[in-house]
Amino acid sequence: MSADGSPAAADGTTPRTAAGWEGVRDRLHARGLRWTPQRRVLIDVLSRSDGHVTGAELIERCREADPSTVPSTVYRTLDVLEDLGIVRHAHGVDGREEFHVLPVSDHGHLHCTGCRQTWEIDEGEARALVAAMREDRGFRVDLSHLSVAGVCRECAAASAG
Amino acid sequence: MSADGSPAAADGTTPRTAAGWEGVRDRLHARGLRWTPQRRVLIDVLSRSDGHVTGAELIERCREADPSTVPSTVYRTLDVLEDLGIVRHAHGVDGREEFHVLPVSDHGHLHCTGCRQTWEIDEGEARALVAAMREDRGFRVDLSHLSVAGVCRECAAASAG
DNA sequence: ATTAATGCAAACGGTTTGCACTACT
DNA sequence: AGTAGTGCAAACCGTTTGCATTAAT
Repeated sequence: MSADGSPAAADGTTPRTAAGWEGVRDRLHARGLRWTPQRRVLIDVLSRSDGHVTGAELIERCREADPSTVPSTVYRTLDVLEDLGIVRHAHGVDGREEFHVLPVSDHGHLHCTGCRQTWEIDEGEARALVAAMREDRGFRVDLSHLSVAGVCRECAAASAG
Repeated sequence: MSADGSPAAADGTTPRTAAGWEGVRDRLHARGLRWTPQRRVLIDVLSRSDGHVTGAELIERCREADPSTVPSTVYRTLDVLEDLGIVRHAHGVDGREEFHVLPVSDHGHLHCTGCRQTWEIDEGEARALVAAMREDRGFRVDLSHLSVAGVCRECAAASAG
């Protein structure tokens, strides 16, 4: 149980983020909110997830740890965590909710329509677009909602023969 | 009835696109597909729409012309039209299907989370991003699936006081 | 003892489907 | 006549909600 506050990751799975998960419990308490087994499971799943997951995926993964997991609880907890600034959500190319965890730095997403893989677009990569939108239109881009689809190198190569 | 083949837009609403809509009927016939009243209504609605609409919006607008419009027919016709290359669909920030008509040039979408307005991003504006993705990652961006959210000038000003 | 959080089950909204029927060609 | 297209109604999927119950504080 790495999200619990206990030593964490003695099993070899390195904790993705040094700080953050241990404090969740306290941050909940600080707001008069509660630390429940269901929340522990979700936090644990989130701490293992690598960037972005759909709501449905999270539910599925929680069920692996606790088969009695129920959607409403997961979504409600995600809401709370979003309030705490611990997760953020956007919408993927297929239109499903996509949560990303611990948005240390804002970033967008790059989706390959071939292999369905996803990568992150950081501030540096998006700088030109952000600047252009700002200058041309006075539009402030929210990087965490930037979604770009296309074909990745591998898929392009594969389809080219 | 502007999509019908008849003179069109005698009422003052200028036809958005000179070519394209008149030929739909023929293009359908050329494939052994049929020209039905329901399709005429949808085509008519599309011919009046300015760029991008959700499926639900299209249904609503079709119902204005023909209250007996039914969702399945609309979606099925949109499928056919997409096959013909007459519409394209992507997903908006809120995750709903978003159709854009006659994609003469590929373009992405800019969504304001304040006023919910949408603008188009053309190739020129996206060039830097497209180039960066291509160079850094070998990723070919599909402009028609580019979705950028943020706050427009007006909303930024409004919220700033 | 409070009252936040849960589980259930039902509702939601947009979209998709199976099927018998209609109507374009 | 033949088959593409329709309308209906029900199913779908991910998500949200109301409500009585449970359990963290």
